[in-house]
Amino acid sequence: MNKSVLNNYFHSLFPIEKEIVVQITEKFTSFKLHKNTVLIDKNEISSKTYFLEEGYMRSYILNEDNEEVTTNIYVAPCFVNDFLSFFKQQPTREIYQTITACSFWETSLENVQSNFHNIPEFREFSRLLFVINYHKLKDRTIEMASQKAETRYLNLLEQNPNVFQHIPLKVIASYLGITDSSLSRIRKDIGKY
Amino acid sequence: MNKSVLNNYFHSLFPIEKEIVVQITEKFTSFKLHKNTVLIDKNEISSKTYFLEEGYMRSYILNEDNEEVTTNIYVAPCFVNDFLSFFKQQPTREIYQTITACSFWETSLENVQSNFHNIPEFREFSRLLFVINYHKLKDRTIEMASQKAETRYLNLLEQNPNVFQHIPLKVIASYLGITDSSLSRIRKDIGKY
DNA sequence: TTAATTTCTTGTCATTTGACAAGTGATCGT
DNA sequence: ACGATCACTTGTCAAATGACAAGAAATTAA
Repeated sequence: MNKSVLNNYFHSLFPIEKEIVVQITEKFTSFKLHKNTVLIDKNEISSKTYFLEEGYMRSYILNEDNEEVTTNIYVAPCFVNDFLSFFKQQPTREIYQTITACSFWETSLENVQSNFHNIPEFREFSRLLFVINYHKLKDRTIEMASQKAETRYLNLLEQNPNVFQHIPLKVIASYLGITDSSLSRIRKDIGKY
Repeated sequence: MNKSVLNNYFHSLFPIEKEIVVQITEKFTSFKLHKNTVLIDKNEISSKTYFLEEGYMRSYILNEDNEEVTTNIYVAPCFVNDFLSFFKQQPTREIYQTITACSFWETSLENVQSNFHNIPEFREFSRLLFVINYHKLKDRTIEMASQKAETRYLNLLEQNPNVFQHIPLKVIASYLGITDSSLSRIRKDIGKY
């Protein structure tokens, strides 16, 4: 039950006193999942927020043709949260699934609400987390709209090379918005890694 | 100085008492801009949050080749905010510009902070606004990754037909991630509108 | 270990989209 | 009202990517 990774994550994002972080993370509990295991399933109403301490996971949706489209890739340490489902308490369209074995911390919506309204520093932290996530997503969208697949691949390779050692290429391909064959060809044309 | 549109916007998103909304919007002031006018410029640190009461605007970035890439389209009534610049107080990469004549309400970061920490309902509202914006952006990203340009065009046409009456097609094209000639061809192939 | 399954690569061909250039019509500023 | 600029369309051709299928390589399960 060593919460140092979790606690340090707060400090890394935001200047905040140790005692307050301890107070915030007090009610987090830990658990582990094997690889290829669903954390939040489609149509579920998410009632927990998760911190991924170790491992790799992804979220994806099923399109009209029932093909998997990877919507996000998660590399520890980071929070994993279906914002819409969690905060609006409505069913999610996405499936959140581990790719490698993962260890988590979780806490309930009630605890988040209590912290959000009672601890000013937690409010600031939550908002910052939103801002950062929004910004990452926006960067990805801009990339999708303005760069070709090869550039997107090279950017991911530069920013997150370790992803390629743990996540299947077909998952990465759908995250990049291309087919696995196209990704394979792009990799052939470049010198791979 | 009629704040009814602004006040109603709060009620439309969130069940909240009239008195509290009045308290929140008390320190908002109004102003107008002509068409094609910059609201927030690149490299600026945004110190205001804006509510677009009437009009159409967009945000865009300049890519490596100095081409404009439209990052968002704003249709009144809605909040307009560079989250990253406003909440982290750092320079923005984006340019926010009116497309038609626009009328706004604005308030300062100090007021937002004060409301955020003193009015629980405002906190909930702010978070909901984030959730909604995040969700919209995510939908757009998924669309970019998984659907072809024609489908994206048809979706926009269905969800926001009025956009096509006020916003130049070349702006819409770059928002959809295609060139203006491609959009023109897509429109020719379909029966337009 | 072996068989089954999944992942990755590659081939062929079609489709989508971009690059560039030209022309037309609309809009803007003076 | 004028010329200048801008927005949109269209043509031609090239490049990027997808669809489908087959096979190799890796992983998984019994």
